[in-house]
Amino acid sequence: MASPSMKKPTSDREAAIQEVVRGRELAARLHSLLSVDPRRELVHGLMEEVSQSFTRALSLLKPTGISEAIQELASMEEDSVCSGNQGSEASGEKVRTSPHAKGVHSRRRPLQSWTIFTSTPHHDGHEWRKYGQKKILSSDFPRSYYRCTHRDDQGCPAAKLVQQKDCNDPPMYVVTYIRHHACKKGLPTPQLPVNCSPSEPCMLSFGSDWSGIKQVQSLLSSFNSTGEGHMGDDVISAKFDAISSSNDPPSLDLTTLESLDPAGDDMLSGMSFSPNSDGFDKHLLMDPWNLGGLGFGDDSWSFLEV
DNA sequence: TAGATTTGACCCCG
DNA sequence: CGGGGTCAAATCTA
Repeated sequence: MASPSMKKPTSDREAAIQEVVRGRELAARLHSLLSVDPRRELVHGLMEEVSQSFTRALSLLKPTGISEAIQELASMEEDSVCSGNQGSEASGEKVRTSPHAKGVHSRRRPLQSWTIFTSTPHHDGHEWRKYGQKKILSSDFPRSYYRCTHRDDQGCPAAKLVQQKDCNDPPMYVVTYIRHHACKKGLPTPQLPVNCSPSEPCMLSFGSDWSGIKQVQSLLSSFNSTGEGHMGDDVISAKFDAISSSNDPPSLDLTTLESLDPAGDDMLSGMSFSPNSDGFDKHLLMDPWNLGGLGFGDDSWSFLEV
């Protein structure tokens, strides 16, 4: 990750982390509030607090500390994981025999994948069919394997992996999407996690081939050129397909981001991009408060996980 | 009864 | 050699 020389003073970093943690707690409260009472005036104060909290955190961490903070947050979340909660696989295992060799196909995650951190891993506009669950050594929670319901009838190759990361209310999940949908049914999938929550920032993580970053870059460019406030699924897919062949790490044009923000500087204050050579910094931190004008939905996309 | 989920077995890859 | 990803029979559910 970031080198030691990039670190900010510990006090600043701790303060920033506390702010982010507080922001997340407020966001969780807001989320539960919104689920029972959608009146805006009721939650407006909370929303403002969340926004300010994250903005303060980002300003403390910029320009080099965001990745470190996220990593630290992740480790804090690991620490807060409830002990003894092992999901459903810990008890009563049945013995069954299988006469044939199985699990022969693609064994390792393909490059065309991206990861999100969300409290609602099951509602992304597509129909999924669970085909497996595994206890993962490095996690206290089992990992669930899903593929598109239309895999058989339409040959849709899309799949996703869902893994719970904590016991919070609501619990957060790491969702890794693999490959694009080829099916026609259902709502547009978040080929990019464009459905950021208005109450939480979202962080995107991508495969090692930079294709995900290219998606974002291209996506933002398309916004910039069209001036439209809504991203169509076909636009996203087309853009991705057009750029996915290149292997060159892209650069994120911050002037593009800036021009996207009708309010001026808030967008840049809410976004950070760290194209370092190591994997951890290949992600994009977005503040949905400031991205809301771009037509992001109101799902519960949240922090990135690597 | 059809479709979805559960779960142990299997096997490739690092 | 072990972990992770997948398969498919058994089971569940609407």
